[in-house]
Amino acid sequence: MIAKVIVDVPSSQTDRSFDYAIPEQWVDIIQEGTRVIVPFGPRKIQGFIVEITEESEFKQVKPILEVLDVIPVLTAELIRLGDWLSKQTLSFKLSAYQLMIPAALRAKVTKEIHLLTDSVHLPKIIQPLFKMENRITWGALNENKLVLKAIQEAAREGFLEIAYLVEEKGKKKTERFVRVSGNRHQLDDIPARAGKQKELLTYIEETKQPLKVTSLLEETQMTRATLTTLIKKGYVEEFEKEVYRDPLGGVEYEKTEPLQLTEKQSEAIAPILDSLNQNMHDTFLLHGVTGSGKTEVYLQAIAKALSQGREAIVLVPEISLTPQMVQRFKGRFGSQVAVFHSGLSMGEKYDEWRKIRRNEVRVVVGARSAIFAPFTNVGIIIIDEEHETSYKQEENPRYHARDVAIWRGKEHQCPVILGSATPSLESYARAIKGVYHLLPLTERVNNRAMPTVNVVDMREELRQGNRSMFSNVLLEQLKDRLTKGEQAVLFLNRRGYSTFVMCRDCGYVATCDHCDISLTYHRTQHALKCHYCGHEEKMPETCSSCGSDHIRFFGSGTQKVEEELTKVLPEARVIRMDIDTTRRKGSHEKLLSAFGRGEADILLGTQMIAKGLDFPKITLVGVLAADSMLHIPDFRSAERTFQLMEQVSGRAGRHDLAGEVIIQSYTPDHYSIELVKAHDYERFFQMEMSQRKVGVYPPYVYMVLLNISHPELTQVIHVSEKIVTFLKRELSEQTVVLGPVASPLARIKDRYRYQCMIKYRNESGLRKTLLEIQQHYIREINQGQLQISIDMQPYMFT
DNA sequence: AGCACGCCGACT
DNA sequence: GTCGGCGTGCTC
Repeated sequence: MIAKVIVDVPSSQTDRSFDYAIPEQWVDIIQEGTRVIVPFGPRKIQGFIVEITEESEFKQVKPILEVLDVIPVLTAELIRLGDWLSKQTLSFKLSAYQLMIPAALRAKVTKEIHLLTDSVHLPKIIQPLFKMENRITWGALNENKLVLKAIQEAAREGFLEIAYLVEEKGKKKTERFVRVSGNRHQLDDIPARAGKQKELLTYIEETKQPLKVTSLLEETQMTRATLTTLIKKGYVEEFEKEVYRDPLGGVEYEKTEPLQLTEKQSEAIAPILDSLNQNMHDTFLLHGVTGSGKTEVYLQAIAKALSQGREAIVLVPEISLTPQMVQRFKGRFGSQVAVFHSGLSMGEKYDEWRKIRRNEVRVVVGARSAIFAPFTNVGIIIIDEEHETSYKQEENPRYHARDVAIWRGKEHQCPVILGSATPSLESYARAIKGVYHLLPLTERVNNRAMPTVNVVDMREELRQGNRSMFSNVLLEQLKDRLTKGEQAVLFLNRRGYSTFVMCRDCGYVATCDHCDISLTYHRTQHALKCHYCGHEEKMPETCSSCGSDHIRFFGSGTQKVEEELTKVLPEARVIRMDIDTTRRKGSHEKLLSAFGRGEADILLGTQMIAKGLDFPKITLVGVLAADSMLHIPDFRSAERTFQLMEQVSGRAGRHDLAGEVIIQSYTPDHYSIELVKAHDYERFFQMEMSQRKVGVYPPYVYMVLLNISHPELTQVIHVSEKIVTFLKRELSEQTVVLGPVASPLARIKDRYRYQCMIKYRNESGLRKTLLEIQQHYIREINQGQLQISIDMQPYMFT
């Protein structure tokens, strides 16, 4: 039998399967989706079996050397999905499969040099290496040319062997347990003086279950010696058992029962239940305003799927994967839930993944990559906050979780639910066209009112002489909440507003030497940092351009807002949440729970506080600079602004107290800000669609972004122009090819970047054309100078 | 990605 | 004459 194997070599020349003979003892045992180790040229590497066939076209096939899995890591469905995904995203099949397995299982190869004879036969220069040991790792060498050459020579003569070791990174965690041994015995056999032994044995017998050694000794206050004697005498036996790490630290979740659905919720869930009952695929867009009870709809739809013996996948944006969120699912479905988030260690992720693969859990809640959960009988897929851009992966394979969800939904003939208060234009347009099934959920539970929104014109404030970053209204409201003992959230969108350093005399702005971007001032280290390449330098005393000492930082970072805030409201207790204060693991939760306990009056933060925040005492939300996002060069900037404003507004007045929102803006009349007042998504959708139509943007067209980079500017321009010419020639008349133009970030890490854009409706030969480009430049790409990245349906234009 | 094969310049 | 540079092509 022959196994077709995708080998662990990420290059376009090896992006296909290779045939290997299945050793006799494995025939009929190993299945597709298993990881194996195979010989590949002179080395040993890892690979995935994607197909098993009777025969090979090759005269000579080498045998598989090792089989790594008892249960295949990829299901038949995932093998097909990976194939589809690699085609969709123009990435290697290998990369697609690696995406689907936990990092702990990804191949790691180490090279070792084994001494085969006495070291006296070796060239003198490498003899010292083998003084003590007869095997050394490749990493232990200093990569000296003469040394390498000597080793190569010795290996050719057979004195040394260069061995490739494929390691598994993931280690199963085991713990020692004891239980009563099978052979019957009498307690009386133990001499009376051995009271401790008797006591311990009795305890073990009475428990009737295997006991963890560490906890047994702790509970009984016995020593290890007593237990060892019992084991020696054969009364109890000790064994190792594989255990799962506990990422939730043994937290018990209080069981919750399904809530009575409101009329609107029942209406929304009915078509989903129909789809489940009929075992049919359909994509639903659940358009539910904040506080409309979307989650309860999810929970009950999941319960239905589980009752049919099927499984559920729930995606949430990483940032809202908070303990509160997890609690809702664990509370309803208990230990049937596996959770994936970036805070888990590699081992913990591996454990969660294995629970799924072994059918020990039936619900998975996680960020983007949880969409690849290796379930075999999926009954429902839910994507919460479907408009979030974090569902698109910004590195190869550049896939969108929504597309994968729909692919799997078709495969399993199950419903896919996209939920959002502010759906993406793409999804809403599809829902209106009838491609998706629209489920409106427009009322808040308990008929709670939407927060009132007040847009403040900051130009007017300036005219009236208010030069601070707080409008008079906002300041008054903040004072009001302080006296009432209520809480406020201040939101600062840092994007495009970072603290840059400028000379007041000549206007010089400190920029990174390797990237075309201004450096950001970090107060804690009193240093300037590049947010793209990590370059760091100390804050200059004088301007490097004119020598003036009038150099200082500008812009409104959260740190600066905090400073100002303490000046105008010295009595307010402020918690600041941004990248700086939440870098340490767990500090995010710590700050939030402190705020929840009322240890502060004002929560000041960036992006990360826009979601999931749900505290009863928050009655005021302030947005300091609503338009900071509006002016970035991205056709989705208005959409993002509206979504963010709605999202942030949703933080206020979620409980009994009414909420108020103050949005400060320099362009208060822009529809993306104006329409937040009425929370009018419909109207926003209409306005934005007409803009997209005029500009020829999605959802009216599909897009491809090509990013070309090279250390030499002339080369980038040259290649980019050739590519554009080629595209214009190959693609159809109606397709628009734009560029080449310098990327918004024209240089990163000393590489110049150009881009070109393709807008198309129908382009059957597109994939082929793009592959041809990659193929044509393969030499330059392999040499490491040129890079061409292709992003189908891009979300980032930097 | 690695590694071998192979074809042209500067050296014992 | 050879050693070694790295361009080209292969890995079942």
